Amino acid sequence: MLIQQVAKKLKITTRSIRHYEDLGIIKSDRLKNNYRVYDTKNYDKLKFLVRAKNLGFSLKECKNLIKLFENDTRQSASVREIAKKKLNDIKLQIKELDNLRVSLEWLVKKCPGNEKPDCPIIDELAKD
Amino acid sequence: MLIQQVAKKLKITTRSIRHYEDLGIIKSDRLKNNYRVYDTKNYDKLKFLVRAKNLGFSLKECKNLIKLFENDTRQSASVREIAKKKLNDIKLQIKELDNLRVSLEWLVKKCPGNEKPDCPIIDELAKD
DNA sequence: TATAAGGTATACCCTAACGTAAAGGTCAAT
DNA sequence: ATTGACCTTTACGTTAGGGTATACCTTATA
Repeated sequence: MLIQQVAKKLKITTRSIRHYEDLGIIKSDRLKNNYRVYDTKNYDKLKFLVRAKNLGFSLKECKNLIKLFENDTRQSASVREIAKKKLNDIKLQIKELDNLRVSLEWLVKKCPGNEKPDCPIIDELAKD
Repeated sequence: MLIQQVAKKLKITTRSIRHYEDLGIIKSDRLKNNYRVYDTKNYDKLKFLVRAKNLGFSLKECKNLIKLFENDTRQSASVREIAKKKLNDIKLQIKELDNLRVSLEWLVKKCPGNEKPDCPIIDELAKD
C-alpha cells in the first residue's frame, strides 16, 4: 500500500505517518521512485501505534508499547504498569478539569450576561 | 517589587512573567540597572492573568479578558460568553478523558500483570 | 508528444507555554 | 576582592503534528 491509502484506512494524515517515521517509531519500504510502501508488518505496527495513541498514550509511550509488542519475552506486568500509570494520569486530569468546571459553572451562573459592565467573573479575577 | 518577589507571591516562575511580557500581555517598569519593577497596577494586572490562567484560560483568552477588565464600557455578556465557551471546552475534554478512563480501566483490570508475555492490552491494540 | 492534474518527496517555519542553559551585569556581605 | 544571590538577554528544546514551498513521478487527455 502507498501512504495515502494507509492514511485513509487508519484515518490519519500522511503528515502524521511521515512524522512517526521521522521519529523512528515506524518504518516503510521504498519503491524505485522513492515512494513509501507498506507491507503487512509495517502497516500493522502503524495500526498498533494509532490505536495506542487513541487510548491517550503519547508517542514516546507508544514507542515503548511497540517495543513490548515486538518483544516475545515481555512480561505483562510491564505493559500493565504503563497502562496503569496512564490511567492515573487521566484520572488526575479529569479531577483537575472537574474543579475548573465547577468554578466556571458557578461564575457563569452568577454573571447576568447583559449590556452593563458589572460582572462577577471579572470581580472574582480582580478581587483583593 | 522586583520580579522574584512577584513570582513568589503569585506562585509562578520568573520565566513565566518574562514570557507574558514578551507576548505583550503585561508590562513592567525598569530601574536604572534595567531590573524589572512592578507597581500596584502592573502587579494587579499580572495577578488577574494568573487567576484567569488557573481557571483554565489560555494566554490568548487571558489577554482578551484583561482587555475587558480594563474596559469600563464592557458588557458583562462579552465576559460571560468567553467563560461559557471555556466551560463547554472543559466539559468536552472531560467527556473524552472519561471515555479513555473507562477503556483503560477495563484493560488494566483484564491484564494479569505477571512475568508471562500474554497480555490483553497488547492483544487489544494489535487485534484484527 | 506536450501539458495538466494529482500523488509523492524533502525541508523549513509555525503553534503553546514555558524549561533550560549560556554568558554576563548588579548588589550586599564577608 | 570575592562569593553568592539576584538580575539581564538570547536562544534552542519540548509535543504532535499543520502549513507551505519546491520539485520529481506518474498518468490521462488533447
